[in-house]
Amino acid sequence: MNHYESIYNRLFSEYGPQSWWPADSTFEIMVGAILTQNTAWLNVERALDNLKSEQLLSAEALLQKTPDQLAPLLKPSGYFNVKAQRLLAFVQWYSEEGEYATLKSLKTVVLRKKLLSVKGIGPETADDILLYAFNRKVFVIDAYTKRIFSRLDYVEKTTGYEELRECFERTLTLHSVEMFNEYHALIVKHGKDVCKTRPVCSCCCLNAICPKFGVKVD
DNA sequence: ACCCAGGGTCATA
DNA sequence: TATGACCATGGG
Repeated sequence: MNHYESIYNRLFSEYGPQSWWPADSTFEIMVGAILTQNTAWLNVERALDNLKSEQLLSAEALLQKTPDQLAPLLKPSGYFNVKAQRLLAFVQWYSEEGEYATLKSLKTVVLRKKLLSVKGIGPETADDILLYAFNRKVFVIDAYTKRIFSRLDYVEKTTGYEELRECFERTLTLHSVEMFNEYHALIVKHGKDVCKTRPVCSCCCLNAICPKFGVKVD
């Protein structure tokens, strides 16, 4: 058992299954992935509720709106002007590509490249969509993941997104897409659950000794 | 009052 | 390629 599997097992035994992504539809997953960029999930839920109450959780409905009409609804999720444009840019692309039915037949590498070509969709958002909306076996790297694995000295602090993603995917290659799904969700859960103390917490993802993992870092 | 959240783009060097 | 500025609300 390697470090990557070991951390997964500890997280899973600590928190159990997370059943991600929290949403009622695949389209809502994709919208949520954009809205949650550098934003607390609670605020994203408020924006999603606004969209739901206006019946706007479909490509067709969103395409009837302008950024100025959308922005007020996205207000609670922050960066509302930016996100209104990003959401519309994504939806226009999504619609042009034939939505889910057409996109699902593309190979993962091709679909990933297409997602990244949309303005406002970066590596993490693309991988959220690939893993949680299209059930592709890609590993999502977020700030928590980098923090935990660099502070445990499993990777260099300067390790970039793609490089770290390949570390996970190479190491966990025999595991399932369900495991990738669960793993990222558990990392986020751990971040929410433990890393609340300001300015720094005493768990493994920041410094000192983690009460959960019992591993000395830094 | 300060820090940060389930990031990404753009300008600058 | 690598930083820095910028986007902005709401909770701890």
